[in-house]
Amino acid sequence: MYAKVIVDVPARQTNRAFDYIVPESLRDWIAVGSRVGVPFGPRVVQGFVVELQPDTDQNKEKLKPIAHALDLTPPLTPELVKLGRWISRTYLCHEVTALQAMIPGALKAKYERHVRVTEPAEEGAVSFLLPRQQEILQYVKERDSVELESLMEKFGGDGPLIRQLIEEGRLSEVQLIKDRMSTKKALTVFPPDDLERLDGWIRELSARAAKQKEVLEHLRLHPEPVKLTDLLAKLNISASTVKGLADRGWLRLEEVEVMRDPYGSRTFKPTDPLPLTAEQEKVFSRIQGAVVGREKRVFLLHGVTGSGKTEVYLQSIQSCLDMGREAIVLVPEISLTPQMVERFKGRFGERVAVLHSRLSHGERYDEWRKIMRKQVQVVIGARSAIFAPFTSIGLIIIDEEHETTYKQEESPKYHAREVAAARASYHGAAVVLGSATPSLESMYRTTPEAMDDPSEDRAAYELLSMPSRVEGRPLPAVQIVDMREELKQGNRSMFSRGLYKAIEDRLHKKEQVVLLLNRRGYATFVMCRTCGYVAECPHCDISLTYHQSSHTIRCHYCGYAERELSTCPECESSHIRHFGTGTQRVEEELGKLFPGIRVIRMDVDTTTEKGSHEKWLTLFKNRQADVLLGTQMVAKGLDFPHVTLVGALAADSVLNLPDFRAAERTFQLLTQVAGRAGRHELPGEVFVQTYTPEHYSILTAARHDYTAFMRKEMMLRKFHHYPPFHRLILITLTHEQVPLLLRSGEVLANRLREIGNDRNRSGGELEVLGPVASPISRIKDRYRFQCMIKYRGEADIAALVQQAASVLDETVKQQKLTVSIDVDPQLLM
DNA sequence: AGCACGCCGACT
DNA sequence: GTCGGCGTGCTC
Repeated sequence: MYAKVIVDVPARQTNRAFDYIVPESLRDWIAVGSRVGVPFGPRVVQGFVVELQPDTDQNKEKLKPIAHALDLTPPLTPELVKLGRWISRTYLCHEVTALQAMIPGALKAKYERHVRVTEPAEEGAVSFLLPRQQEILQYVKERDSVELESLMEKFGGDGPLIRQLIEEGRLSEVQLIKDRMSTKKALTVFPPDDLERLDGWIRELSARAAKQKEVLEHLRLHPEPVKLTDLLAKLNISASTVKGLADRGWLRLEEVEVMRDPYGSRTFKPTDPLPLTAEQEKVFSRIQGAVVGREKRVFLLHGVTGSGKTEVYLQSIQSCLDMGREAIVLVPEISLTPQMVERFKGRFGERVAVLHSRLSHGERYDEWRKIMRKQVQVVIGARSAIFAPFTSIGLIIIDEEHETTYKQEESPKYHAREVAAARASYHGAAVVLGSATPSLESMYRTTPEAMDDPSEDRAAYELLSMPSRVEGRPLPAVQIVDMREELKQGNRSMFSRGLYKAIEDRLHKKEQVVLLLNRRGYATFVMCRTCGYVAECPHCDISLTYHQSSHTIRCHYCGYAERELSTCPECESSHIRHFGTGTQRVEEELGKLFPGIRVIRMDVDTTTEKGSHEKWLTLFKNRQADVLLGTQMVAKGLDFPHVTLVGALAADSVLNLPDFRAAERTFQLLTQVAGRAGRHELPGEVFVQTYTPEHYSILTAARHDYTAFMRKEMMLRKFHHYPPFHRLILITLTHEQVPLLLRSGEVLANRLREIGNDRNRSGGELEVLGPVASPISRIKDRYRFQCMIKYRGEADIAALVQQAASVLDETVKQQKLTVSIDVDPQLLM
């Protein structure tokens, strides 16, 4: 038997399967999807089996056998192996990178080189050993085998001596492939097999051994294995008590593998399905029909904020589970709040696994294994949960489908929405994309126009909508405030008069306020008023942001920080001022304007600590704060009954970004944040502060008019050849020197244009833009240039582009140029 | 990506 | 005359 193996060497030359012999001894342990250790050149590397075949077309002489199988059961299903290939072709990454992305980080190979003393010491080649070398041999011998690196460290500076020992054959090298993470074990107490004997022992125990007696009596009543820690807590005894019993052989203590359950300490109140509104019912029955009928269909569920999408998801999942099939739910990382988890765990209890980045490596691994072992049927998680190793998927839900977090920014640069469609098509599953503000890409695919569009070769979506909030609650009234007008009236504060009054009013009424400001830190930039100097990051072309709490100015791209400036480094003037407003500044200002106000600030600076996110939200939920102030993380999915006022302090901050999706983002952000107000009995009110009150994204968001926004935006996109009408590929080149970048960029663009001309002659449409400096023109001392490709026609452009990019191969190798290709980019930075 | 093989400068 | 610099090329 032969296996095709993708090796863990992410390079172009090794980006293909290599053939190996499957040794007879490993045949039962190796299947498609297995992780294996294979000899590759002079070393052993990890690899994934992607195919098994009885014969090979390779020269059998040169084939080597697979060295080891790394898992008892393959971590990848054949479907995922196939998906990996599709991802690598579609998003242009090495196949192994795609496969690696599908398994938990805990299984990423860690290569260790160990040495052990060769036995028996070869007598022939005896040379005299230095005392130091004898010491080294002794050290290794005592430990059986020692990691080479730690040996080098221990005998610092004696590297050559160690090398000599290896060369002389006194030490032999062993290569190990280890997992990053091991399983967690817990001491577990087992009662004796013959329970009857317990009674005898209980009588036998002296009166002084009250605690031991208690343990035995407990086991008599509950004769099942119990975790030692649990037993100790329950009976309030010490470990030595149990140890004593174990020593006498009256019970067994063993290490048993346990699952880390991040939610283990919490109990979830079971909930029942809620009655559906007529709108919900209609949508639900359509989804249910598709799930039951095993239609592989993609639904776009457009439901306004507060229309009860989650309940529809829950009931759809229930019908999927009733079919004996599995469900995946994706939510943006930041809306994977305890509230959200609670709703799913409350409905499906133990059948749910939760995957998100805040879990530790080990916790993540354990949740993943629950899926592998079919202990759960529902997974809720962020983007990468789309790779949950289920084998019978019936439904995939992507909530807030317009969110950019579904596009991975690192390789593999996949979009979870497209991966979902690919998996659903394999399983005959339904996909539900839910949003109050669907992306234009998704909306387009519901239109008749898309169905006639030859370049839209992907499946059409079916539109479902829920235009009203549950219980007929109105959407909140939105007031647009022209901040230019405020300035004219002499109001130089960051709060318009209207918003100020409204906050005052809510404080008085003991209602709550959500404030959105899409910028963290204190001030957006630091400038000298005398000479105009602006503090910039020395490594990135971006201005530094003042952080008051730490008295530093920081780069939000590379993390560079320096002490705040008291004088200008250029002209030594002391007229250094902070301009623009960040969340820290707003927090301070609120304290000044409303003495005694309780503000919670949520941004990456206050939520990095594990559990802090949850902590702030709980505080706010318990009404221990009046204002929740934050960046976009306060805009998503939160549901607090006492929030009746929402303020977007600088609605145009996103609008002014150099990105063709800026208007769409603005509309989405405003709609989302406005949706936080008045979700329960109390009506809501929203203030949107802007310097461009006439912009259509702001006007339509204020009217809650998605359709109007979408029509206008579609028109513009069509006119400017942007998605969804054209598709994009972004190629970013980085290097330390601009001239080399410019030259390389030109070479690439010319090559691309040649390809474009060929295509355009044969009826396609392909434009090449650039090279131009990227919007962020330098990061970490590397300059960045980009070329953009806009195209229509069949989607197989990616391979052509990759081919074109190979004109830069020489420069990449010799000059350390980097080339990164992003298919369907979401951010153009 | 590693790692070995292979052809030209500063040392015993 | 050798040790070693890292350029080129391969890994089933």
